[in-house]
Amino acid sequence: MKAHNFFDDVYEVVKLIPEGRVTSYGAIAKYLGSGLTARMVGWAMNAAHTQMDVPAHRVVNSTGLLTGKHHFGVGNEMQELLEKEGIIVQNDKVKDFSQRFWNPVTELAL
DNA sequence: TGTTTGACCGGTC
DNA sequence: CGACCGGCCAAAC
Repeated sequence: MKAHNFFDDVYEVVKLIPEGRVTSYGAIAKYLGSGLTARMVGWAMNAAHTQMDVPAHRVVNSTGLLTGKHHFGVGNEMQELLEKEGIIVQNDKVKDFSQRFWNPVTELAL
């Protein structure tokens, strides 16, 4: 059995993101830390949204910008999902990103 | 097997 | 503020 696949680690963290919260690719990468980089998180998410039930819409880049919204659906599906969870999204960016930011390193480390 | 790319990040110009 | 570069690692071609 393959214990720790790259994607699995990312999936777990993303699934642990509470509603109304978002995190960044770099944060996940830093949390997993062991040889993971922000790009790998994005790569994993690409497979995630296609194959797995991973709330990738809760993952944005360091600026809170919905970088992956184009990958979600044709429309603003990603934004709508976030707003439905109580996250304010304006101009493809998460409103009060600092408040909404859920840092796995901090939250899970405690 | 080597090159290209990818939903990034931080720094620099 | 927009553009570019290096890093970091794995999948796709």
